Amino acid sequence: MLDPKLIRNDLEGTAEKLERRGFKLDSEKLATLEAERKKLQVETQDLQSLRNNSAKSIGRAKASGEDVAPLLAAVADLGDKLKDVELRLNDIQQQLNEILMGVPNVPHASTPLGIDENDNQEVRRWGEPTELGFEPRDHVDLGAGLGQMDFETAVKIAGSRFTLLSGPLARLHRALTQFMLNMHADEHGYRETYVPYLVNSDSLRATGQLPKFGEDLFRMGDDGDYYLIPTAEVPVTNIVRDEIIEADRMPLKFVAHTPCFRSEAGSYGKDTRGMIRQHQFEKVEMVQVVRPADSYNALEELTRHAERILRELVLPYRVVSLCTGDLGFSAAKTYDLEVWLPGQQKYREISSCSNFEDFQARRMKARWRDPEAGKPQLVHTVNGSGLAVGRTLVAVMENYQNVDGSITVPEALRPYMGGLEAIR
RNA sequence: GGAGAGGUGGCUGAGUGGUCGAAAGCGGCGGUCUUGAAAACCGUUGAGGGUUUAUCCCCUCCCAGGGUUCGAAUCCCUGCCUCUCCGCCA
Repeated sequence: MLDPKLIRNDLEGTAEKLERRGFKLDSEKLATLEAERKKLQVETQDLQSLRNNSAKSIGRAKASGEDVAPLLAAVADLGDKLKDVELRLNDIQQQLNEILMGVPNVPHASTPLGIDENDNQEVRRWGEPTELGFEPRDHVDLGAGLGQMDFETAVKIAGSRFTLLSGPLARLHRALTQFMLNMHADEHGYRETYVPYLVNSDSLRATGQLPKFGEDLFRMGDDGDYYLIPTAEVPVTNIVRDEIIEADRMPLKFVAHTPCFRSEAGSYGKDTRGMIRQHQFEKVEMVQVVRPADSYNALEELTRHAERILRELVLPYRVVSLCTGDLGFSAAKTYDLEVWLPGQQKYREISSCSNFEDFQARRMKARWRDPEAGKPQLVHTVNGSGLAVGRTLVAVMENYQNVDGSITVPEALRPYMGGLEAIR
């Protein structure tokens, strides 16, 4: 959420910055509502003050045995007046809040200007696109050839956009998860966490999925206010919701492996082949809760942590800085990691690392005790995939394929595969 | 699922419808004493918001949302959560 103070003090400047990401802020409406809010709030508080004082005098008069009838008469209509103003104030505040909850984050100054993904900037590249020396097959053909990846049966069991893995390929999928978790927990200093896969709407509002993006989520039926998580970011970041963190505990670094569930409404016809875009996929997610001054360093660090996985697996990739127009709703700056897929002859997103600054923290009321400020201050949140497991499996399959259709197991994963050197 | 008890500041825990944002203790912070520390003693110590240059002042918050009342932490209703017993269960 935007700082409401920006609306009062720098409405035009904020509107201009939001325009960079293609968002039109209704400044006129906001200014009108804000003026009305101010007026009604002052009025409400005056009436409340009057009520408090009257009630106290009545109490005192009663205690000393005086006749309170005239005092009661004096405040006879106060209650109705107050209720009326309170209702109007409430209404205005709700309108303001509704608008604010729908406003995306302001892009950071270093986020490149642009309209869509074509304007994203390549920041660096690691490795060269894999040269196999034969016509590469994509993961779907490879998986089918091995008899270990079966979309038809997944359709029977659930529907489209699901995958069934079996045998060594299923184990490779698990090996990737363990490898990533161990790396971040043991070498990068993240605290491993196990979290709920169902969350309530408060949590989704806090990280920014609600109210705007409800159609991307799977919602549970009649049984309470539950949604399947679209990413571990939601349960993990919400650990600090409504908390005030002591300065010496900062930064907090969490890593979690969870399944993720996305309805993929609005992506009909996109990536329908294979396991690139699924309703259910596994992801290892890193989350950092940091001091505001440290958040951009934290973003660089966390991005490197995600890259480390690709390097250890020797998968060629590039890092892309998302432009203002391609930025996610809650992010101020985002690096995407794109891995080379020989089957598509393209770099494809495998991780997304973002700094949300205080956008999520404000919605979440996540604060820390800043010794400088003397008052609790909002934290910054930074997160990123480290990595999307399904897509990493695809990348391993396609980059490590052999001409006979077998797949060499990357060195780093062999300890997790019982020493297996190739999947055939 | 059934029956009962309960949700108060960082924690423990008082609170009769009327200066109660709330006693007391612990913890934290500052100080006195001390070479230093401990102990003891003294002081201080919740969050959010409005107005203001700032101080002051004012408002809201005792799980959440409604209600009763001139006045609610306290009374009533609904929801959520926790605990105990029984049942069921990986």
